[in-house]
Amino acid sequence: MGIVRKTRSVDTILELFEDTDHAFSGVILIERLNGQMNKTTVYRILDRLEDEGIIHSFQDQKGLTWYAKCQSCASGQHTDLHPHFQCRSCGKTSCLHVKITIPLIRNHRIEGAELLMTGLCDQCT
Amino acid sequence: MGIVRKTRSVDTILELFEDTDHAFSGVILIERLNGQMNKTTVYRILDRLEDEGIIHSFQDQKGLTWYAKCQSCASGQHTDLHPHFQCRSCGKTSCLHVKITIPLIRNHRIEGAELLMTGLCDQCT
DNA sequence: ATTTAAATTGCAACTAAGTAGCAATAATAA
DNA sequence: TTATTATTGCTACTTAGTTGCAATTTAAAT
Repeated sequence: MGIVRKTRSVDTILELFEDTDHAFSGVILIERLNGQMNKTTVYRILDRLEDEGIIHSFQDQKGLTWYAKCQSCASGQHTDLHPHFQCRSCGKTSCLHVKITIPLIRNHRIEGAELLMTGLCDQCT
Repeated sequence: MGIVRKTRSVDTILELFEDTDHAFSGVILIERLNGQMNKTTVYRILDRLEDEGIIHSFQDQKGLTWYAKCQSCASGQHTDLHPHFQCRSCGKTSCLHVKITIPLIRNHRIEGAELLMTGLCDQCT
């Protein structure tokens, strides 16, 4: 169970993520793939790709889910190692290629962390 | 416009946040205040308290909104200066009293940041 | 090739968090 | 006390995301 077959739909979605640190929200993808693919299919493919470590997801400040294929991450190692950025003006959201330091917290076993940075992108400043 | 009156409902909600860094999700609050207060009222009071800087909100990895009144934050200065923690086992969510370093990103004007750390709390390790 | 098994897709209906309109009520100001 | 303004409850709505199921496509096994 769980092998992602390279169907037409999967390829179409994967192409969007190729060679970019740009993130896409589920809503944006559904809109962009409207007519080509059902929204259920979009979410299911995203789930599968994430399960296999090909893409990763995170939440923005509105609670929307975003998906990206970080170029600097080794395959299957997308798990929360880098921060994300969202422009408050144009909404553009992407992976950032910087290392972040996660503080140690006593009496806590920290397993993951997700840092969302917000502000203005280069286009919007 | 915008002055939060200290009504019975507002007091009830504020009491939950007093003297604790514990966070509450909207869902949890609605459940806990069931019978005392309508869910619309809960959300509206939370909004108003946040507008006035008395509490602050953040999202978890499921996209749920959490609210807290961080004890170490000056009034009105709750904006994303500290990280939050969520236990994957018991769900307990709270503010962490540590400073985090937000990296500078060239060509970006960073205005805010939200760090959610996940793992196991002291009770669940 | 043909059959068989398993994964994928579309569709419609659903779930759940959060929001909006509006009338009724409660709180403050005049 | 009256007038004004904010708050609340209720119902209905919006929207992101999910589920069940039948139909279809893909790949594997004869």
